[in-house]
Amino acid sequence: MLLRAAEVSCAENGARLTERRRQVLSVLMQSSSPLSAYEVLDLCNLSTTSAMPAMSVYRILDFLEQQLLVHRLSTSNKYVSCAHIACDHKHFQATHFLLCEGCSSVEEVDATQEASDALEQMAETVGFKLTTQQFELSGICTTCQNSAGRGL
Amino acid sequence: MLLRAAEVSCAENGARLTERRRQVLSVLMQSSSPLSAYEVLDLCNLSTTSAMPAMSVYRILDFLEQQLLVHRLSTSNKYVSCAHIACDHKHFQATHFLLCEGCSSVEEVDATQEASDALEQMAETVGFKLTTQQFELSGICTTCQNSAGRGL
DNA sequence: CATAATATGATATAAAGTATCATCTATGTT
DNA sequence: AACATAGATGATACTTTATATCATATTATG
Ligand SMILES: [Zn+2]
Ligand SMILES: [Zn+2]
Ligand SMILES: [Zn+2]
Ligand SMILES: [Zn+2]
Repeated sequence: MLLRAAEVSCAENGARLTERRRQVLSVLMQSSSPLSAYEVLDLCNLSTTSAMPAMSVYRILDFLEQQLLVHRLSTSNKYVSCAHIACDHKHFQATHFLLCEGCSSVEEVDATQEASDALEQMAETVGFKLTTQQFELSGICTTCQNSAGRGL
Repeated sequence: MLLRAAEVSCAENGARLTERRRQVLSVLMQSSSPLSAYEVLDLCNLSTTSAMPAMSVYRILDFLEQQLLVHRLSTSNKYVSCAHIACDHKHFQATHFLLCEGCSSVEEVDATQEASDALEQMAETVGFKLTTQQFELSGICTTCQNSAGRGL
């Protein structure tokens, strides 16, 4: 199970996946689209009796982000669970996110060498040396392309 | 003068560059780094006697953005004046922004064909069809690279 | 158990952004 | 000039988002 894998992943870093953290991560994993901190909060408070304060959500999201269990989308200030919690995938190279304008779904993809090179090159021409790159690209996913094509 | 060019540019779209709008644009043009809406507000209210309400700043920033006189950086929720107000440059292709982590300066550059192609290709492999692309790339500008190298 | 380190709760406050309606100003018409 | 209209700004209130701070609880460790 995904949560179990996340727990192991945390343990490897000497961190704990507590109940609250598990709850937040779970909410994100069950969402098909990115969620804001307050959206996460509301969803958490649907399921539990003891209401979680906003402060906790922010803290926990920071924690989960550090553990690479969730990613933060800076263009929208929202969070998504990592697509590679269960698998052995590591975030070696840059990670990009494809955001569907139709259904708000997100796809996490690794940067291709070509894309990284081309961007590095582009920056180079004005003397910039790139450090981090994480792109959030807007577009239309396969599903939405098909539905649109059939007039749905 | 830049403001004059901006005025002409507005007029071509049947819009007016009013005093308030000129004030906001002027603040952004004088800044070497991107400014948040409230930073713009504060700077505006330094120079004038009649305080501008926050609402106006948001409205005016929206207006200036539509006129392509300023650009909004979605990763930081800040604004920069367009680098091409005076020249005849048009925003034909995608525009990217290089953000220096050292001095917070911004460089507005046109997308290269190679970069656009590589990203499009990358998205293609998972069935995504990209729509807009405006990237905000972090890095180190020439000036900061040099100062760092000399231990300054 | 005692202690320290982590994690969470609770409360208050700050910052950012929006809604709404009133007022003013430019522009064009009679 | 008087009027009507659209566009722009002022003013106020409010919502949403995010942070600061200190108290309490939980967990690990000797
Ligand atoms: Zn990931
Ligand atoms: Zn879709
Ligand atoms: Zn521009
Ligand atoms: Zn620099």
